[in-house]
Amino acid sequence: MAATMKDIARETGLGLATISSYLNGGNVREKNRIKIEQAIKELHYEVNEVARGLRTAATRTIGVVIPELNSVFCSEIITGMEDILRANGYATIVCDCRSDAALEKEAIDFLVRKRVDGLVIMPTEREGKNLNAFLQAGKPLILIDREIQGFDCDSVLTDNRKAAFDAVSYLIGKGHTDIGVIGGPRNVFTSRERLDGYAEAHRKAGIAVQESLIVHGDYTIRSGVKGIQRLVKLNPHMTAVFVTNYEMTMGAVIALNELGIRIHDDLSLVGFDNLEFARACSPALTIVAQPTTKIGEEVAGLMLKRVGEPEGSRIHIRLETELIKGNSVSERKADSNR
Amino acid sequence: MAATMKDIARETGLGLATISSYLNGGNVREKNRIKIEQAIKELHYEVNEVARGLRTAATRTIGVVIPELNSVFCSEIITGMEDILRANGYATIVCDCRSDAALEKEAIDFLVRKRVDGLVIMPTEREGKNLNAFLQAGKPLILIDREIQGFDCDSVLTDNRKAAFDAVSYLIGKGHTDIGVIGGPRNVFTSRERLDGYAEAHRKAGIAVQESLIVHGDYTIRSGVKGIQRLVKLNPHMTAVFVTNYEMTMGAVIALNELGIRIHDDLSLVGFDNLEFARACSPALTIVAQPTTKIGEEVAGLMLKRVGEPEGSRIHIRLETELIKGNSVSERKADSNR
DNA sequence: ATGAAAGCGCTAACAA
DNA sequence: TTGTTAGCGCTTTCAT
Repeated sequence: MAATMKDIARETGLGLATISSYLNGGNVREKNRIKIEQAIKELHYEVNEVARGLRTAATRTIGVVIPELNSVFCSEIITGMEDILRANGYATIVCDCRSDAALEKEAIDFLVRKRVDGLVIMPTEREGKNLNAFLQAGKPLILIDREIQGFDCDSVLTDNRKAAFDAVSYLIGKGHTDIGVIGGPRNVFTSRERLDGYAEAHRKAGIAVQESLIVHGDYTIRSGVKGIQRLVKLNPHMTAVFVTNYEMTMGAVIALNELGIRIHDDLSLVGFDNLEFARACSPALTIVAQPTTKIGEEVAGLMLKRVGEPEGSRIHIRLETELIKGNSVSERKADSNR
Repeated sequence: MAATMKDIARETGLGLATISSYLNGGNVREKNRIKIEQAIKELHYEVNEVARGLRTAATRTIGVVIPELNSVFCSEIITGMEDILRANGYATIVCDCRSDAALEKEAIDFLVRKRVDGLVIMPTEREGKNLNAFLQAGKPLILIDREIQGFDCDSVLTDNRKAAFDAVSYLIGKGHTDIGVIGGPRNVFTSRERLDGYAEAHRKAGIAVQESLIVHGDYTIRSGVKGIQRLVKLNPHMTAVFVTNYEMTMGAVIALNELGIRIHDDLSLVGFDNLEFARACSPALTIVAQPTTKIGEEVAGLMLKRVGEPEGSRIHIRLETELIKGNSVSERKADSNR
């Protein structure tokens, strides 16, 4: 079917090794270089990476396992990562495991069979059981976004605790004391970290955390809508809300519009992620921005380093989020009512 | 490193062919089956798909080239497709070419070298030049979302023209005659089809198309915001707007909130895609819903059929969109003013 | 039902 | 610089 190196060898009268060497950056006589190039063109030769992968035991392919591709956060990370990896000759196989631990395990085994050179995972399963299969292979493994307790490997995370701490402290600094929060699922690492940050900001300011001000969503638009509805109903005294991911932030904005509650004037809001959305809102949203593309780039960089040189002590990259100020938070005077 | 079939053979005392046969569904004596299973478990054996791929000239990998992974439309299609493909043992390598024809060509060549068994592409380059490299290989190729003029191959498209025609006809049926439209980039297939449908609905109703009612965005949130601003400014008489993709619909909603223009009461709106967002809006948006997940599933099904049996005449799947009615369109009486 | 052997396309020693 | 050769791990005749 497709032309092979053998065909090039026959066509040029050269040996296999010469072609191979040339293809891998070796030197050949100018005369032969021309012959080879011509044969390649004529026969539409393209290196067979499968054969190369078998021979070198390196597929130049990286596996990625994520809980949900249909999330801007995930897709932005992947975009940033895939870009760099491909530019370096690495393919990316993405497996969406739908936040299902069993599917996650299947995906990992699948990638092991595919002999990916490295694995990037935003883990769903919380104990790292699924990762053992991969660790056996002794290949680079990078955790993103979520840590696994007691599981030591390279990671690229954002400082969620600080992100939430800063956001809530900002609200407190503006005079707010009754601050609602729409958190993520209770069992997700980032969600717990963000709620910790929320609590810590209160503690530091000497404000008691009220249970009724905390609701949990599942990181979807719909749950953002419901979260606001619930918060507003339960807390007439609430003057601000912190929403802990993009989809729920969008839901929150929609719900507030729906309820006729004006952002800033009636209720202050700090959202999460997706600067474009935040800027497009009116008033522009104050948000915690995670450097999604940067995360992807860091992961790619780290992975490229690891596939080249697997040894070395663990690397943990913590990226800072940024509190980007829009106009969704009002100054609350000490004596004013809502 | 990792265990091979040879190891299993040694461990069990059986021959290579027996192991291979068993692994591929062949029959072995019960006694041997147990021995093999045990050895597999002990040695953590996982088939090397690379070697298998080389031998069988089938990698069980499908390449996907899209213009932008960071778009809900694309990511939903991929999610639906990848799900089914992986369940059938096929990996998916996604390449985001950023709507850049040169990057698209690189991606295709890359996938050819990876010896993918099939290619799914939402083409950026409009003449099919980039696809020649792949056609040489004689492997299945499926176009999604966008056609290429004069280029004959399998495709899964939605009926964009009809989608737009229905949406605009619906608005006309409600009494609207001054209907703005936020179209996509002029050179994108779907964008032109949707604008054609817009024009056709006018033609059929005997309403002249006004140039000032047509603006072009680039399928981003921001361009939806700008599109509305522009339309509203230029057309005080406009009573309805049709927005032709999800990101721009979101932008439109945001811009209308910003401008204090009430959806339904002040301006009727028909958006595009993402039912969840539409339902979460207040009032719920009337939208054209493309069956994104279904597209992905159809593509996967078609691809699985083609890799099994490459021959057969071209298949063109056209999926219908659905006009899902929310409450964003008002009835306009013949004599009323805006 | 099982085994021996050839070979998929490539790279890497080694030799020339 | 170039060629010869072995072999990566698997599947697939063809025997047995």
